[in-house]
Amino acid sequence: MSRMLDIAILGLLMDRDHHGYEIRSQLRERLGVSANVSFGSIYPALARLERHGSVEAVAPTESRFGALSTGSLSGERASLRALRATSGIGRRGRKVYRITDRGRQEFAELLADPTTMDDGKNFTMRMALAKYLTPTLRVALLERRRTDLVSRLAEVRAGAANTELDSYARSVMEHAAQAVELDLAWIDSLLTTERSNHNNFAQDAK
Amino acid sequence: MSRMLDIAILGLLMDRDHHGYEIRSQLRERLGVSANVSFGSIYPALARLERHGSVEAVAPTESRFGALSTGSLSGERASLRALRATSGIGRRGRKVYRITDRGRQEFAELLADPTTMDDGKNFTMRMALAKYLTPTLRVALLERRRTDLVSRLAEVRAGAANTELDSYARSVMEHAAQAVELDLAWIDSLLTTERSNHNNFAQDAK
DNA sequence: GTTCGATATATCGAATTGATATGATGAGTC
DNA sequence: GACTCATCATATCAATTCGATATATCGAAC
Repeated sequence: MSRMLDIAILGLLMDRDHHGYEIRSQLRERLGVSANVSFGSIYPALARLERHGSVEAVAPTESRFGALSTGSLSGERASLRALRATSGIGRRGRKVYRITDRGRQEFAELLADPTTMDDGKNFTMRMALAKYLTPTLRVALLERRRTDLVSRLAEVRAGAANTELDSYARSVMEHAAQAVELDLAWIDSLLTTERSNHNNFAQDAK
Repeated sequence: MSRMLDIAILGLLMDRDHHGYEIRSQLRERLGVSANVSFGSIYPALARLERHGSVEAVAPTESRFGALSTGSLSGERASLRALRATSGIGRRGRKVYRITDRGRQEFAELLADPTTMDDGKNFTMRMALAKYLTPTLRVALLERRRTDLVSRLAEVRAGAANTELDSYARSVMEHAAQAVELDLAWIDSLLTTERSNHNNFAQDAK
């Protein structure tokens, strides 16, 4: 598989530690994913990454659950909680993960790998993590995306011009064309920025 | 599951017969799906629908493969082909499907069912098939989508204003905001059209 | 004539989904 | 203080979808 979720999780953990529930909201709020990624994807992915040694669970120090900070709980409840925390049976509460050195290395390789195809969602995730790419790889990523968008634009424009379609289907294709045009303008502005940065650097180096 | 692929396939077959390979391109060209749907989804979905009695395979009359139209083939090759066609072993070529009455009924129910959530891709498919919905259901679909987009817009605008994000992640969120704004404008124009049609109809009915 | 890209079905393991179960916490409210 | 209720949080399941791969035909180009 393309392992885009692995890249996204590792990318989020590059910044700071996270627990599973939080990763879902971060995907939306920081990586621009518009659909909710299922917990049925996230928890198995974290388990997979932990087995692989790319992430490790850390003690939930600032957890709201396992903290046992003040003596506000009854003795009975506290001991029950301690038992659960120790035994691991029925344990609930945050499980915070940290990226390992191995995870950091794996992240760099996965993010840079151009063979994992980039549909819209994947490209968005990658671009939101682009600060971890070299300028060259960033430009390559943008140009690959640009090529895809140009051919998709031709396709949706043909659809919008297809008189066999009813007005709803045609409206969908017209809107798709506008959306692709917006995407293309964005890519082009990013490419311009990359190239001007590159020129600045070249000038500085002189 | 949400069975969006089933809806899409049945919707395409409402218009005319299709074979599996063709359905993939039609999803892009007529229903506005921007990613290629895997054949590993399409062929099992067709088999499922056939088992369920919603579609049926028709003789590949105009197939390029099984046609046997002119005598341009050598006797040996023709007999080999006939053998394959009869035995079903190693048979290749188009397998064209037609929607059944049962399929038509199922399609109407699935398309109208509001419990199947509408992320971007699903909404696009449904909207491209909106001519099969009643005006009331069309407006309900558009309003549900509008609600989702409004809350998503707030989320991405917050992301774009988040100074903790690096310039790439922030650019992603800014572009996401623009994309949602474009989507919203589209939805609103469709709603306006629906309502003016409704008014026209009400006037006509007077 | 033979190589190559497009057409076409099929199948597999792995990943993802949507639903559901279970429980903790915090904020009201009576 | 006891009560509801929304939110937080992990976990698991069958069904679905993906990405890769295998196989084979056709048309065109060389």
